[in-house]
Amino acid sequence: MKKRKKIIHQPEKLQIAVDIVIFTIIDDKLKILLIQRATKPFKGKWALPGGHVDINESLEKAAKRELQEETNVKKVYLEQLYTFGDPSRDPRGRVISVTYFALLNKKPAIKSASDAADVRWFNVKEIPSLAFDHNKIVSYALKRLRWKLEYTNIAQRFLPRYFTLTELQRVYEIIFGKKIDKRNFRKKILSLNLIRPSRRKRKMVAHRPPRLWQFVSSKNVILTKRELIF
Amino acid sequence: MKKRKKIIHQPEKLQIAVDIVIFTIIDDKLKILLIQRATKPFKGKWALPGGHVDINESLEKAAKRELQEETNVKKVYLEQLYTFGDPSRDPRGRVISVTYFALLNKKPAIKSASDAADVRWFNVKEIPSLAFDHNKIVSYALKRLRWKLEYTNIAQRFLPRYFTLTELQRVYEIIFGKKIDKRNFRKKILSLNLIRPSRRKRKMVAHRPPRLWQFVSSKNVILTKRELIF
DNA sequence: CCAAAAGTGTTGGTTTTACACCCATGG
DNA sequence: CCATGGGTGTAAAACCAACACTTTTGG
Repeated sequence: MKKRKKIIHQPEKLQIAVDIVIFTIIDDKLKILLIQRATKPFKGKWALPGGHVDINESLEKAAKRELQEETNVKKVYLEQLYTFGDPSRDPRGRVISVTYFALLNKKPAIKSASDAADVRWFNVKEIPSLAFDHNKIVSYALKRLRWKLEYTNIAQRFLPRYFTLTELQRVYEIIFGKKIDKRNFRKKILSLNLIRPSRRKRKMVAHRPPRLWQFVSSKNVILTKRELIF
Repeated sequence: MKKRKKIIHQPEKLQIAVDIVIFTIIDDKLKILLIQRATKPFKGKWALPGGHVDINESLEKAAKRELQEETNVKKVYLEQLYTFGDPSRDPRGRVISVTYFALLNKKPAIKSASDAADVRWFNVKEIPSLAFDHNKIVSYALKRLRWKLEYTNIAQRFLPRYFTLTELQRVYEIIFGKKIDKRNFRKKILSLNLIRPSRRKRKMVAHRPPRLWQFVSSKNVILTKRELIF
Protein backbone atom coordinates (compact mmCIF):
# COMPACT_ATOMS: atom_id res chain seq x y z
CA MET A 1 0.00 0.00 0.00
CA LYS A 2 2.88 2.22 0.61
CA LYS A 3 3.37 4.24 -2.44
CA ARG A 4 6.65 5.88 -3.11
CA LYS A 5 5.93 9.34 -4.11
CA LYS A 6 8.75 11.26 -5.58
CA ILE A 7 8.96 14.62 -4.07
CA ILE A 8 10.31 16.43 -7.00
CA HIS A 9 11.07 20.04 -6.44
CA GLN A 10 9.45 21.95 -9.18
CA PRO A 11 10.11 25.55 -8.36
CA GLU A 12 9.04 26.57 -11.81
CA LYS A 13 5.79 24.76 -12.08
CA LEU A 14 2.57 25.92 -10.69
CA GLN A 15 -0.14 23.40 -9.93
CA ILE A 16 -3.85 23.56 -9.40
CA ALA A 17 -5.73 21.39 -6.98
CA VAL A 18 -9.30 21.24 -5.78
CA ASP A 19 -10.15 20.54 -2.16
CA ILE A 20 -13.66 19.80 -1.01
CA VAL A 21 -15.43 20.31 2.25
CA ILE A 22 -18.14 17.66 2.24
CA PHE A 23 -20.92 18.33 4.71
CA THR A 24 -23.72 16.12 5.80
CA ILE A 25 -25.91 15.67 8.84
CA ILE A 26 -25.50 12.40 10.70
CA ASP A 27 -27.20 11.65 14.01
CA ASP A 28 -28.33 15.22 14.35
CA LYS A 29 -24.80 16.54 14.02
CA LEU A 30 -23.14 18.45 11.23
CA LYS A 31 -20.20 16.45 9.94
CA ILE A 32 -17.46 16.76 7.35
CA LEU A 33 -15.52 14.07 5.59
CA LEU A 34 -11.76 13.93 6.19
CA ILE A 35 -9.12 11.56 4.94
CA GLN A 36 -5.99 10.59 6.75
CA ARG A 37 -2.92 11.17 4.64
CA ALA A 38 -0.94 8.07 3.73
CA THR A 39 2.00 9.95 2.29
CA LYS A 40 4.28 12.82 3.01
CA PRO A 41 3.97 15.66 3.59
CA PHE A 42 1.70 15.66 6.61
CA LYS A 43 1.65 11.86 6.60
CA GLY A 44 -0.82 10.66 9.19
CA LYS A 45 -2.57 13.98 9.44
CA TRP A 46 -6.19 14.46 8.54
CA ALA A 47 -6.95 16.52 5.46
CA LEU A 48 -9.73 17.47 3.10
CA PRO A 49 -10.38 15.22 0.14
CA GLY A 50 -8.97 16.72 -3.02
CA GLY A 51 -6.54 16.34 -5.84
CA HIS A 52 -5.17 17.74 -9.01
CA VAL A 53 -7.12 19.23 -11.85
CA ASP A 54 -6.64 17.58 -15.20
CA ILE A 55 -5.63 19.74 -18.10
CA ASN A 56 -8.92 19.40 -19.93
CA GLU A 57 -11.21 19.23 -16.97
CA SER A 58 -13.27 22.07 -15.58
CA LEU A 59 -12.78 22.90 -11.93
CA GLU A 60 -16.23 21.73 -11.05
CA LYS A 61 -15.72 18.45 -12.87
CA ALA A 62 -12.50 17.91 -10.98
CA ALA A 63 -14.30 18.54 -7.71
CA LYS A 64 -17.04 16.10 -8.69
CA ARG A 65 -14.51 13.48 -9.64
CA GLU A 66 -12.65 13.81 -6.36
CA LEU A 67 -15.93 13.60 -4.52
CA GLN A 68 -16.76 10.37 -6.27
CA GLU A 69 -13.40 8.93 -5.45
CA GLU A 70 -14.36 9.11 -1.78
CA THR A 71 -18.08 8.53 -1.84
CA ASN A 72 -20.58 6.93 -4.17
CA VAL A 73 -22.89 9.86 -4.49
CA LYS A 74 -23.70 11.44 -7.79
CA LYS A 75 -26.53 13.88 -7.12
CA VAL A 76 -24.83 16.41 -4.94
CA TYR A 77 -24.81 20.11 -4.32
CA LEU A 78 -21.43 21.66 -5.12
CA GLU A 79 -20.42 25.27 -4.79
CA GLN A 80 -17.12 27.02 -5.22
CA LEU A 81 -15.84 28.51 -2.00
CA TYR A 82 -12.58 30.37 -2.36
CA THR A 83 -9.17 29.99 -3.94
CA PHE A 84 -6.20 29.70 -1.65
CA GLY A 85 -2.95 30.59 -3.32
CA ASP A 86 -0.36 31.45 -0.76
CA PRO A 87 3.02 30.41 -2.21
CA SER A 88 3.97 28.63 0.99
CA ARG A 89 0.77 26.74 1.64
CA ASP A 90 2.14 23.46 0.29
CA PRO A 91 5.70 22.40 1.14
CA ARG A 92 6.03 20.51 -2.13
CA GLY A 93 5.81 23.60 -4.24
CA ARG A 94 3.37 26.09 -5.58
CA VAL A 95 -0.07 24.58 -5.39
CA ILE A 96 -3.09 26.78 -5.74
CA SER A 97 -6.18 25.23 -4.28
CA VAL A 98 -9.64 26.02 -5.56
CA THR A 99 -11.96 24.92 -2.79
CA TYR A 100 -15.53 23.71 -3.00
CA PHE A 101 -18.14 22.71 -0.54
CA ALA A 102 -20.56 19.88 -1.08
CA LEU A 103 -23.78 19.09 0.72
CA LEU A 104 -25.11 15.55 0.97
CA ASN A 105 -28.61 14.67 2.05
CA LYS A 106 -27.67 11.37 3.52
CA LYS A 107 -24.69 9.51 4.78
CA PRO A 108 -23.10 7.93 1.72
CA ALA A 109 -21.10 4.79 1.48
CA ILE A 110 -17.46 5.67 1.74
CA LYS A 111 -15.04 4.11 -0.69
CA SER A 112 -11.49 3.61 0.41
CA ALA A 113 -9.44 5.97 -1.61
CA SER A 114 -6.08 4.68 -2.63
CA ASP A 115 -4.00 7.43 -1.16
CA ALA A 116 -5.76 7.57 2.18
CA ALA A 117 -4.82 5.68 5.31
CA ASP A 118 -8.33 6.20 6.63
CA VAL A 119 -11.52 8.11 5.92
CA ARG A 120 -13.94 9.38 8.53
CA TRP A 121 -16.80 11.72 9.27
CA PHE A 122 -15.90 14.36 11.85
CA ASN A 123 -18.30 16.43 13.84
CA VAL A 124 -17.58 20.03 12.86
CA LYS A 125 -17.13 20.85 16.52
CA GLU A 126 -14.34 18.31 16.81
CA ILE A 127 -12.08 18.98 13.87
CA PRO A 128 -8.46 18.13 14.66
CA SER A 129 -5.46 20.05 13.44
CA LEU A 130 -5.40 19.42 9.70
CA ALA A 131 -2.74 19.24 7.00
CA PHE A 132 -1.83 22.31 4.95
CA ASP A 133 -4.14 25.28 5.47
CA HIS A 134 -7.16 23.03 5.63
CA ASN A 135 -8.40 24.28 9.00
CA LYS A 136 -8.73 27.69 7.43
CA ILE A 137 -10.67 26.22 4.55
CA VAL A 138 -13.03 24.38 6.85
CA SER A 139 -13.73 27.43 8.91
CA TYR A 140 -14.39 29.42 5.77
CA ALA A 141 -16.76 26.72 4.53
CA LEU A 142 -18.66 26.69 7.78
CA LYS A 143 -19.09 30.41 7.71
CA ARG A 144 -20.38 30.25 4.15
CA LEU A 145 -22.74 27.41 4.95
CA ARG A 146 -24.35 29.25 7.87
CA TRP A 147 -24.61 32.35 5.80
CA LYS A 148 -26.29 30.57 2.90
CA LEU A 149 -28.69 28.80 5.18
CA GLU A 150 -29.94 32.17 6.31
CA TYR A 151 -30.44 33.76 2.97
CA THR A 152 -31.17 30.96 0.53
CA ASN A 153 -33.21 27.77 0.27
CA ILE A 154 -30.06 25.69 0.54
CA ALA A 155 -31.45 23.71 3.49
CA GLN A 156 -33.13 21.44 0.97
CA ARG A 157 -29.75 19.98 0.04
CA PHE A 158 -29.60 18.25 3.41
CA LEU A 159 -33.04 16.69 3.08
CA PRO A 160 -34.74 14.00 1.06
CA ARG A 161 -37.44 15.00 -1.37
CA TYR A 162 -40.21 14.62 1.20
CA PHE A 163 -39.61 15.77 4.74
CA THR A 164 -41.46 16.96 7.79
CA LEU A 165 -41.39 20.50 9.11
CA THR A 166 -39.64 19.26 12.20
CA GLU A 167 -36.89 17.73 10.10
CA LEU A 168 -36.46 20.99 8.25
CA GLN A 169 -36.36 22.91 11.49
CA ARG A 170 -33.73 20.54 12.79
CA VAL A 171 -31.46 21.33 9.83
CA TYR A 172 -31.53 24.97 10.85
CA GLU A 173 -31.05 24.20 14.50
CA ILE A 174 -28.09 21.92 13.90
CA ILE A 175 -26.28 24.28 11.60
CA PHE A 176 -27.01 27.44 13.52
CA GLY A 177 -26.35 25.60 16.75
CA LYS A 178 -29.39 26.92 18.57
CA LYS A 179 -32.99 26.04 19.32
CA ILE A 180 -35.74 27.72 17.36
CA ASP A 181 -39.34 28.17 18.48
CA LYS A 182 -41.53 25.74 16.58
CA ARG A 183 -44.47 28.07 16.00
CA ASN A 184 -42.34 30.96 14.83
CA PHE A 185 -40.34 28.71 12.56
CA ARG A 186 -43.43 27.36 10.88
CA LYS A 187 -45.01 30.75 10.46
CA LYS A 188 -41.84 32.07 8.90
CA ILE A 189 -41.02 29.20 6.59
CA LEU A 190 -44.59 28.95 5.34
CA SER A 191 -44.78 32.66 4.62
CA LEU A 192 -41.85 32.32 2.22
CA ASN A 193 -43.62 29.91 -0.11
CA LEU A 194 -40.44 27.92 -0.51
CA ILE A 195 -42.12 24.64 0.38
CA ARG A 196 -45.47 23.07 -0.31
CA PRO A 197 -47.35 20.33 1.47
CA SER A 198 -47.72 16.96 -0.18
CA ARG A 199 -50.78 14.81 0.41
CA ARG A 200 -48.60 12.24 2.16
CA LYS A 201 -48.03 11.64 5.81
CA ARG A 202 -45.31 9.71 7.46
CA LYS A 203 -46.86 6.50 8.75
CA MET A 204 -45.89 4.05 11.41
CA VAL A 205 -44.73 6.49 14.01
CA ALA A 206 -45.88 6.17 17.58
CA HIS A 207 -47.48 9.57 17.61
CA ARG A 208 -49.57 11.79 15.43
CA PRO A 209 -48.34 11.28 11.88
CA PRO A 210 -46.66 14.37 10.43
CA ARG A 211 -47.44 15.77 7.03
CA LEU A 212 -44.69 15.55 4.43
CA TRP A 213 -43.54 18.62 2.52
CA GLN A 214 -41.37 19.32 -0.46
CA PHE A 215 -39.47 22.30 -1.80
CA VAL A 216 -41.26 24.21 -4.53
CA SER A 217 -38.09 24.80 -6.51
CA SER A 218 -34.93 22.77 -6.70
CA LYS A 219 -33.12 25.85 -7.96
CA ASN A 220 -31.28 28.14 -5.62
CA VAL A 221 -33.45 30.95 -4.36
CA ILE A 222 -32.00 34.02 -2.70
CA LEU A 223 -34.07 35.55 0.03
CA THR A 224 -34.27 39.27 0.50
CA LYS A 225 -33.79 41.06 3.73
CA ARG A 226 -37.20 40.68 5.27
CA GLU A 227 -37.40 37.06 4.35
CA LEU A 228 -34.24 35.95 6.10
CA ILE A 229 -34.61 33.15 8.56
CA PHE A 230 -33.48 34.25 12.01
CA MET B 1 -9.07 2.36 -10.08
CA LYS B 2 -8.13 5.80 -9.17
CA LYS B 3 -4.48 5.06 -9.74
CA ARG B 4 -4.76 6.85 -13.01
CA LYS B 5 -1.76 9.04 -12.65
CA LYS B 6 -1.75 11.68 -15.25
CA ILE B 7 1.32 10.70 -17.14
CA ILE B 8 -0.53 11.57 -20.26
CA HIS B 9 1.50 13.81 -22.44
CA GLN B 10 0.36 17.32 -21.82
CA PRO B 11 -0.01 19.28 -24.99
CA GLU B 12 -0.19 22.50 -23.09
CA LYS B 13 0.40 23.61 -19.61
CA LEU B 14 -2.01 25.06 -17.24
CA GLN B 15 -1.69 28.73 -16.45
CA ILE B 16 -3.05 30.97 -13.77
CA ALA B 17 -4.10 34.53 -14.32
CA VAL B 18 -5.75 37.17 -12.22
CA ASP B 19 -8.35 39.52 -13.63
CA ILE B 20 -9.62 42.54 -11.78
CA VAL B 21 -12.87 44.42 -11.88
CA ILE B 22 -11.93 47.91 -10.74
CA PHE B 23 -14.88 49.97 -9.57
CA THR B 24 -15.07 53.61 -8.78
CA ILE B 25 -17.68 56.32 -8.79
CA ILE B 26 -17.13 59.14 -11.27
CA ASP B 27 -19.68 61.90 -11.91
CA ASP B 28 -22.28 60.10 -9.85
CA LYS B 29 -21.97 56.96 -11.95
CA LEU B 30 -20.53 53.59 -11.10
CA LYS B 31 -17.69 52.81 -13.50
CA ILE B 32 -15.23 50.05 -14.18
CA LEU B 33 -11.84 50.20 -15.82
CA LEU B 34 -11.37 48.33 -19.09
CA ILE B 35 -8.42 48.02 -21.40
CA GLN B 36 -8.54 47.54 -25.10
CA ARG B 37 -6.53 44.56 -26.21
CA ALA B 38 -3.57 45.31 -28.45
CA THR B 39 -2.85 41.70 -29.30
CA LYS B 40 -4.57 38.54 -30.37
CA PRO B 41 -6.77 36.90 -29.36
CA PHE B 42 -9.63 39.37 -29.15
CA LYS B 43 -7.42 42.12 -30.51
CA GLY B 44 -9.31 45.39 -30.34
CA LYS B 45 -11.85 44.09 -27.86
CA TRP B 46 -12.24 45.55 -24.40
CA ALA B 47 -11.22 43.36 -21.49
CA LEU B 48 -10.57 43.42 -17.79
CA PRO B 49 -7.10 44.33 -16.62
CA GLY B 50 -5.19 41.26 -15.54
CA GLY B 51 -2.22 39.10 -16.13
CA HIS B 52 -0.23 36.11 -15.06
CA VAL B 53 0.65 35.12 -11.56
CA ASP B 54 4.34 34.78 -10.85
CA ILE B 55 5.54 31.56 -9.35
CA ASN B 56 6.40 33.04 -5.99
CA GLU B 57 3.69 35.60 -5.78
CA SER B 58 0.47 35.30 -3.83
CA LEU B 59 -2.74 35.76 -5.77
CA GLU B 60 -3.53 38.96 -3.98
CA LYS B 61 -0.08 40.34 -4.66
CA ALA B 62 -0.50 39.53 -8.32
CA ALA B 63 -3.81 41.36 -8.35
CA LYS B 64 -2.24 44.36 -6.62
CA ARG B 65 0.61 44.40 -9.10
CA GLU B 66 -1.72 44.29 -12.07
CA LEU B 67 -3.78 47.04 -10.55
CA GLN B 68 -0.72 49.20 -10.23
CA GLU B 69 0.23 48.57 -13.78
CA GLU B 70 -2.95 50.34 -14.82
CA THR B 71 -3.41 52.94 -12.15
CA ASN B 72 -1.22 54.67 -9.63
CA VAL B 73 -3.20 53.83 -6.56
CA LYS B 74 -1.75 51.93 -3.67
CA LYS B 75 -4.33 52.10 -0.90
CA VAL B 76 -7.13 50.10 -2.37
CA TYR B 77 -9.76 47.64 -1.33
CA LEU B 78 -9.27 44.25 -2.97
CA GLU B 79 -11.40 41.18 -2.55
CA GLN B 80 -11.34 37.81 -4.24
CA LEU B 81 -14.42 37.16 -6.30
CA TYR B 82 -14.49 33.78 -7.97
CA THR B 83 -12.27 31.47 -9.97
CA PHE B 84 -13.22 30.79 -13.55
CA GLY B 85 -11.70 27.65 -14.93
CA ASP B 86 -13.61 26.43 -17.92
CA PRO B 87 -11.11 24.68 -20.20
CA SER B 88 -12.35 26.57 -23.24
CA ARG B 89 -12.47 30.05 -21.77
CA ASP B 90 -9.19 31.11 -23.38
CA PRO B 91 -8.45 30.11 -26.98
CA ARG B 92 -4.72 30.10 -26.29
CA GLY B 93 -4.92 27.20 -23.88
CA ARG B 94 -5.87 26.34 -20.39
CA VAL B 95 -5.93 29.51 -18.36
CA ILE B 96 -7.61 29.56 -15.00
CA SER B 97 -8.54 33.03 -13.91
CA VAL B 98 -8.79 34.01 -10.28
CA THR B 99 -10.84 37.19 -10.27
CA TYR B 100 -10.77 40.08 -7.84
CA PHE B 101 -12.71 43.24 -7.44
CA ALA B 102 -11.18 46.50 -6.35
CA LEU B 103 -12.86 49.64 -5.06
CA LEU B 104 -11.31 53.06 -5.46
CA ASN B 105 -12.43 56.14 -3.63
CA LYS B 106 -11.41 58.50 -6.35
CA LYS B 107 -10.62 58.56 -9.99
CA PRO B 108 -6.96 57.64 -10.25
CA ALA B 109 -4.47 58.66 -12.86
CA ILE B 110 -4.36 55.98 -15.48
CA LYS B 111 -1.02 54.77 -16.71
CA SER B 112 -0.80 53.47 -20.21
CA ALA B 113 -0.12 49.79 -19.87
CA SER B 114 2.21 48.32 -22.42
CA ASP B 115 -0.13 45.70 -23.78
CA ALA B 116 -3.17 47.90 -24.10
CA ALA B 117 -4.29 49.87 -27.12
CA ASP B 118 -6.42 52.05 -24.86
CA VAL B 119 -7.71 52.28 -21.31
CA ARG B 120 -11.05 53.75 -20.27
CA TRP B 121 -13.63 54.00 -17.55
CA PHE B 122 -16.98 52.52 -18.58
CA ASN B 123 -20.29 53.16 -16.94
CA VAL B 124 -21.46 49.77 -15.67
CA LYS B 125 -24.69 50.26 -17.56
CA GLU B 126 -22.79 50.56 -20.84
CA ILE B 127 -20.38 47.68 -20.85
CA PRO B 128 -19.66 46.46 -24.38
CA SER B 129 -19.15 42.87 -25.37
CA LEU B 130 -15.86 41.92 -23.77
CA ALA B 131 -13.05 39.50 -24.54
CA PHE B 132 -13.04 35.98 -23.07
CA ASP B 133 -15.71 35.40 -20.42
CA HIS B 134 -15.21 38.85 -19.00
CA ASN B 135 -18.83 39.91 -19.27
CA LYS B 136 -19.69 37.06 -16.94
CA ILE B 137 -17.02 38.20 -14.52
CA VAL B 138 -18.28 41.76 -14.54
CA SER B 139 -21.83 40.71 -13.89
CA TYR B 140 -20.69 38.51 -11.05
CA ALA B 141 -18.69 41.39 -9.58
CA LEU B 142 -21.63 43.73 -9.77
CA LYS B 143 -23.84 41.27 -7.99
CA ARG B 144 -21.27 40.83 -5.26
CA LEU B 145 -20.77 44.56 -4.89
CA ARG B 146 -24.48 45.25 -4.43
CA TRP B 147 -24.73 42.42 -2.00
CA LYS B 148 -21.81 43.62 0.09
CA LEU B 149 -23.11 47.15 0.14
CA GLU B 150 -26.24 45.85 1.77
CA TYR B 151 -24.68 43.79 4.46
CA THR B 152 -21.31 45.35 5.24
CA ASN B 153 -19.73 48.76 5.74
CA ILE B 154 -18.01 48.50 2.37
CA ALA B 155 -19.48 51.82 1.22
CA GLN B 156 -16.57 53.53 2.95
CA ARG B 157 -14.23 52.26 0.26
CA PHE B 158 -15.81 54.65 -2.21
CA LEU B 159 -15.43 57.67 0.03
CA PRO B 160 -12.65 59.86 1.35
CA ARG B 161 -11.95 59.84 5.07
CA TYR B 162 -14.37 62.68 5.75
CA PHE B 163 -17.66 62.80 3.94
CA THR B 164 -21.17 64.14 4.27
CA LEU B 165 -24.24 62.05 4.87
CA THR B 166 -25.54 63.04 1.49
CA GLU B 167 -22.38 61.75 -0.16
CA LEU B 168 -22.74 58.47 1.68
CA GLN B 169 -26.36 58.22 0.69
CA ARG B 170 -25.40 58.87 -2.90
CA VAL B 171 -23.03 55.87 -2.88
CA TYR B 172 -25.95 53.66 -1.96
CA GLU B 173 -28.25 55.26 -4.49
CA ILE B 174 -25.78 54.96 -7.33
CA ILE B 175 -24.95 51.34 -6.69
CA PHE B 176 -28.46 50.20 -5.91
CA GLY B 177 -29.76 52.32 -8.73
CA LYS B 178 -32.65 53.82 -6.79
CA LYS B 179 -33.54 56.86 -4.72
CA ILE B 180 -33.62 56.58 -0.95
CA ASP B 181 -35.57 58.80 1.43
CA LYS B 182 -33.15 61.13 3.17
CA ARG B 183 -34.71 61.00 6.62
CA ASN B 184 -35.02 57.25 6.65
CA PHE B 185 -31.49 56.82 5.40
CA ARG B 186 -30.06 58.98 8.15
CA LYS B 187 -32.10 57.34 10.86
CA LYS B 188 -30.96 53.94 9.70
CA ILE B 189 -27.30 54.66 9.15
CA LEU B 190 -26.96 56.48 12.46
CA SER B 191 -28.61 53.67 14.37
CA LEU B 192 -25.88 51.31 13.17
CA ASN B 193 -23.06 53.23 14.82
CA LEU B 194 -20.86 52.64 11.82
CA ILE B 195 -20.02 56.31 11.43
CA ARG B 196 -19.31 59.15 13.78
CA PRO B 197 -19.50 62.90 13.30
CA SER B 198 -16.32 64.92 13.15
CA ARG B 199 -16.18 68.46 14.44
CA ARG B 200 -15.60 69.71 10.90
CA LYS B 201 -17.96 71.11 8.39
CA ARG B 202 -17.52 71.49 4.71
CA LYS B 203 -16.97 75.18 4.05
CA MET B 204 -17.37 77.37 1.02
CA VAL B 205 -20.57 75.89 -0.25
CA ALA B 206 -23.41 78.12 -1.30
CA HIS B 207 -25.80 76.64 1.23
CA ARG B 208 -25.87 75.48 4.79
CA PRO B 209 -22.51 73.83 5.43
CA PRO B 210 -22.85 70.10 6.00
CA ARG B 211 -21.21 68.26 8.85
CA LEU B 212 -18.43 65.84 7.94
CA TRP B 213 -18.51 62.25 9.19
CA GLN B 214 -16.08 59.38 9.28
CA PHE B 215 -16.34 55.62 9.60
CA VAL B 216 -15.74 54.30 13.10
CA SER B 217 -13.79 51.29 11.85
CA SER B 218 -11.74 50.85 8.73
CA LYS B 219 -12.15 47.10 9.13
CA ASN B 220 -14.87 45.22 7.37
CA VAL B 221 -17.99 44.93 9.47
CA ILE B 222 -20.73 42.47 8.66
CA LEU B 223 -24.22 43.58 9.47
CA THR B 224 -26.80 41.20 10.79
CA LYS B 225 -30.27 40.82 9.48
CA ARG B 226 -31.96 43.68 11.26
CA GLU B 227 -29.17 46.05 10.47
CA LEU B 228 -29.22 45.61 6.72
CA ILE B 229 -29.67 48.74 4.71
CA PHE B 230 -32.84 48.36 2.66
C1' DC C 1 -54.78 5.02 28.70
C1' DC C 2 -50.02 6.51 28.13
C1' DA C 3 -46.13 8.41 25.65
C1' DA C 4 -44.57 10.98 22.01
C1' DA C 5 -44.22 14.26 18.61
C1' DA C 6 -47.49 17.19 15.54
C1' DG C 7 -49.92 21.01 15.12
C1' DT C 8 -51.78 25.63 16.07
C1' DG C 9 -52.73 31.98 17.71
C1' DT C 10 -52.23 36.00 20.24
C1' DT C 11 -50.03 39.92 22.12
C1' DG C 12 -46.60 43.52 23.00
C1' DG C 13 -42.56 45.51 21.34
C1' DT C 14 -39.70 46.92 17.50
C1' DT C 15 -38.76 48.24 12.92
C1' DT C 16 -40.00 50.18 8.63
C1' DT C 17 -42.10 53.26 5.56
C1' DA C 18 -44.16 57.38 3.92
C1' DC C 19 -44.20 61.98 4.06
C1' DA C 20 -42.92 68.18 4.28
C1' DC C 21 -40.92 71.94 6.21
C1' DC C 22 -37.30 75.15 8.21
C1' DC C 23 -32.07 76.28 8.37
C1' DA C 24 -27.54 78.20 7.23
C1' DT C 25 -24.68 79.77 4.04
C1' DG C 26 -22.66 82.26 -0.42
C1' DG C 27 -23.50 85.16 -3.83
C1' DC D 1 -33.14 88.31 -0.47
C1' DC D 2 -32.65 84.29 -3.32
C1' DA D 3 -31.01 79.74 -4.42
C1' DT D 4 -29.17 75.67 -2.75
C1' DG D 5 -28.61 71.62 -0.40
C1' DG D 6 -28.59 70.45 4.96
C1' DG D 7 -31.08 69.02 8.50
C1' DT D 8 -35.05 67.20 11.28
C1' DG D 9 -40.06 64.08 13.52
C1' DT D 10 -44.29 61.52 13.53
C1' DA D 11 -47.81 58.16 12.77
C1' DA D 12 -49.56 53.90 10.63
C1' DA D 13 -48.28 49.39 9.03
C1' DA D 14 -45.48 45.39 9.01
C1' DC D 15 -42.78 42.36 11.35
C1' DC D 16 -40.69 39.75 15.20
C1' DA D 17 -40.29 37.33 19.70
C1' DA D 18 -42.21 35.15 23.42
C1' DC D 19 -45.24 32.06 25.06
C1' DA D 20 -48.76 26.64 26.20
C1' DC D 21 -52.12 23.72 25.07
C1' DT D 22 -54.73 20.22 22.15
C1' DT D 23 -54.46 16.43 18.61
C1' DT D 24 -53.38 12.03 16.69
C1' DT D 25 -51.27 8.05 16.50
C1' DG D 26 -48.86 3.29 18.17
C1' DG D 27 -48.20 0.38 21.69
